[in-house]
Amino acid sequence: MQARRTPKQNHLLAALPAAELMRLAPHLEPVPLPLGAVIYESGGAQDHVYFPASGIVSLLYVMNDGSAAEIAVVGNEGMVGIALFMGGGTTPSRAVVQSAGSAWRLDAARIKAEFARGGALQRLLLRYTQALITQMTQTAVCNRHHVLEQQLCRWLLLSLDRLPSNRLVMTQQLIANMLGVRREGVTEAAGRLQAEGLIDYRRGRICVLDRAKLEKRVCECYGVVRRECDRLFAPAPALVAALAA
Amino acid sequence: MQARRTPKQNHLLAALPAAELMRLAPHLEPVPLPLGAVIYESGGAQDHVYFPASGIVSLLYVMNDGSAAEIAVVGNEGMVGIALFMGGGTTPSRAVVQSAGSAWRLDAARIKAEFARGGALQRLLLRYTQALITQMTQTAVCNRHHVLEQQLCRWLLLSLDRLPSNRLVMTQQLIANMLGVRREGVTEAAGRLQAEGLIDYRRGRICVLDRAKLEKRVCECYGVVRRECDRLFAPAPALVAALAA
DNA sequence: CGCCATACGTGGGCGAGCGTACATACCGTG
DNA sequence: CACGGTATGTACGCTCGCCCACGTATGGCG
Repeated sequence: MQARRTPKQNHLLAALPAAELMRLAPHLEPVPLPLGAVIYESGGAQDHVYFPASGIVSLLYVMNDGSAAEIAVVGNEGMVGIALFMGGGTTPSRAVVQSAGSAWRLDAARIKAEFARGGALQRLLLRYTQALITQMTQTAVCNRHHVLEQQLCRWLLLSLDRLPSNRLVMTQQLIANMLGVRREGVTEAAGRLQAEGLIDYRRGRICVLDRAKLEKRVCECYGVVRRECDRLFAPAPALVAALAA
Repeated sequence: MQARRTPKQNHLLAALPAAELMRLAPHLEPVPLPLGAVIYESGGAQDHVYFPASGIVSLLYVMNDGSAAEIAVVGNEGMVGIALFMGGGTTPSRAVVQSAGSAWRLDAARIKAEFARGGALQRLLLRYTQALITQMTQTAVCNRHHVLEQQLCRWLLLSLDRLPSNRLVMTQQLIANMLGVRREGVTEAAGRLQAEGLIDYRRGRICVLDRAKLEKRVCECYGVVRRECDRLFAPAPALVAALAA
């Protein structure tokens, strides 16, 4: 599926000028992202940042009573560990691998130093952070106003955007944990989607059959996040003009 | 109440080294924050950042159907307009003055230039952004898991922390808009709090009578945000040691 | 090929919050 | 000091999602 492992599988790294990527490359360490692995614990020290090449990482807040809620998801469009360059060093949330894959990681000292140089990497990381903020914002709005089925559609689409195929390996129980709802609620909503031919659900394997219909069914939150990402990472107008010429 | 208008009323500006504040001072323009004023519209260009000296600004997401949800609040501990230095230039949310006050504002070009210098201001702004992210995260969690009364307590405490007295001018309708719930729900919850002597509610004027009881009633979300702010803006360990000596 | 742990499906009762509708109380204004 | 607009209190039926308790089936393993 993937020709060779290269940092360019991650969109942030791929967007770096060649010179910056070359400076970083010797320090980028490939690591696996096994399903279920906890990358950061809530409040725990973060000693590396991770640039996923494949797979999905969920940022979860775990409450005192043990129940959880997903705050955002990160795939190869982004990075896990923004607290390191934001200055806090840690966050009150947990990062868990939701879909297995691999990542390139960089140690804390290195990312801080590179960020402090103030070049293209800093610019990219800050923009990515803003995109992440939009995702968190929409999660809050969606939790308040939208029904479970719409949230499920949003979750499926966000996951699909970060995976190479239209299949995902995920039980309804795990989806329920992410969304912070009951498993039965997911069963019902997924049942409706399946009955209408949008997805095919078979014992922990979901296959999205009709993405267009899914996009019609989802709430506005998905589109807002998607468009904001596109806007923030669109090539600069100057560059567009240059290419057009 | 306030001796004289000085940028130091804003905690971020007050935390700057004297030299940096002096460089900024000539460009800081005092502006009023009248109740209800819209500082930024969703998706609209942001041409200044605002450092509140007093009052409260709410960050709201407004949905297609017109209903809204508060994402975070900003008082004199923070700043409005992070998208300017984060690079996006705008956000898909609206900033509205929830409690009248005043602010110091800085034009877009200046804040970008100062941020790019990479000094104490950059460090402070990034940490503040992380604190804001925590607030947004907890809003999402709270929306998902906690009942209206707890959310009301959280909202009251967050507001109280940003005001000089224990009184706030706010109708139940406006609180309902912020929380994204019905006015009647707020009436009921506030009625219970009033019956138990935690607050005194009189036609758009709330007086918090027993803050300690309010803190017992609130969900964990408030404490998480509060502690994370304290942690992010605590004096550096080296400084603490120096002061202790 | 049969077992059984795991994943999925279903149902009843319940509480929170919504939509709607209307009653009451306050307070500034003329 | 009467008036009217605004703010607050109350009520009822409804829906969504929760808690709880089962029933069913799939697919990997021995």
